[in-house]
Amino acid sequence: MLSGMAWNTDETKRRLKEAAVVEFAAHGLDGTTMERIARQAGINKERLYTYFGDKAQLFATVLADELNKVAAAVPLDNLYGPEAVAAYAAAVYDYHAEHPELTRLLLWEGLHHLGEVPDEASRTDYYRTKVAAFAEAQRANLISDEIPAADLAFLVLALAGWWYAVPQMARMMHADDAATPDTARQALMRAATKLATPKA
Amino acid sequence: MLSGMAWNTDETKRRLKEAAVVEFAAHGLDGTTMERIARQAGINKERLYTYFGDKAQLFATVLADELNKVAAAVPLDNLYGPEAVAAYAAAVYDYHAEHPELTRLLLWEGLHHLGEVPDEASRTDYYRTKVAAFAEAQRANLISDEIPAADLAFLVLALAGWWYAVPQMARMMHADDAATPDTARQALMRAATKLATPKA
DNA sequence: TCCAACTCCAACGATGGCGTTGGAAATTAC
DNA sequence: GTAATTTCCAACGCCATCGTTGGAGTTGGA
Repeated sequence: MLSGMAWNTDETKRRLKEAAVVEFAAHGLDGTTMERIARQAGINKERLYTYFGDKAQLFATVLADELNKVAAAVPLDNLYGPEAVAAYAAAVYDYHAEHPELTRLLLWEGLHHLGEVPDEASRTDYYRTKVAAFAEAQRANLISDEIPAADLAFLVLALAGWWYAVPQMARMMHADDAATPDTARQALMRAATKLATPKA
Repeated sequence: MLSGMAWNTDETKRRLKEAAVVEFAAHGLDGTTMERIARQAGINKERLYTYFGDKAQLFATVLADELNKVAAAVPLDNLYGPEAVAAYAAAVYDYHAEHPELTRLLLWEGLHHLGEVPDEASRTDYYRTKVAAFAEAQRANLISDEIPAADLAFLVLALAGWWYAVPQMARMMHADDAATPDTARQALMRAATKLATPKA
């Protein structure tokens, strides 16, 4: 900080977390160094420890923040039909396109924690509301009930998330033909629609 | 080695690679130590460097090996219809269930290499044969052509792979209800069938 | 003006892991 | 039997990173 400036704890924390998201998403828990996070934020490393605890705790904090953001940004109101499912899938896809950190953080986490995960209870609640929305739409005969609601919701997220999970595979499978994010998005929406459409 | 035993280079290499698969799959490139691989194999660390180069090269070697195995174990002959697509998805799912290392290695790799990937050319070939099989079935009107072949093949793999990519999500979404690998498999097959079934 | 509390940071100790080396044990060639 | 070659390993140098500490700068209240 420059001399003469007032302390600004919140801003310091925000800058540290911002830098932490970038570093953790890029390099994972093990590949990230506390020193790099601090340097990128222009703050001393020691602040990380006093504010957030050790590296694992910082990772958990950062991921929880990002999950809250996506929960707020991509609501799932009412699934009036297969098109709404497709729209939801596309919204998830778009959010990840604009915030590629989230998927990567989730994947790093999934690879690390074989058993329980931090904040498991509240996160379970969150996912269950999504599942409940699918179940409701199934009961109302608005979407197909061939696949159990939990599985259907999960697989819709799979369609949206797989592009970011294994980008190397996406690239190689679409080798020569024009593979823009836009055609991917279209394919995703068609697929989601098909999954949710009741059998004729 | 015990005294009196003959040298057995190939066996040494095999044991090292076997241990490397386990360690890399569990902890990733950064989380794995060469010393632990060697200890688990009961071989000296130095052998890793003379046989396989540095840690990154060892990782690439090990992943290439596993990809060859899955390519041999899960063929994709002819997609005579939507049921064949479902069967293929299930075969991929089953293979991963028995060899959970492969998905994890792929995910670690995807997170590390943002650009090119080792062995990119031959792997592209491999994926393209899969895509070609889907394209062929589409031309013969055996499966739906609403979704481009490359995307369809990719999304079928998404359905099969997502369970292993984000197991924490799978667990949380299926919180109370009985979520056995078997019900997941059924949901997966139904979903794959729906994706591949032509519009009525 | 002085003091207590808070915010910050440069520097440090300790540890752990990468990749190497010098040499011992086993094998092969002659 | 001996020299050359190959397989193996214990021990090492080196460097990066974790998490801490002692102290300096800043603020607000009495």
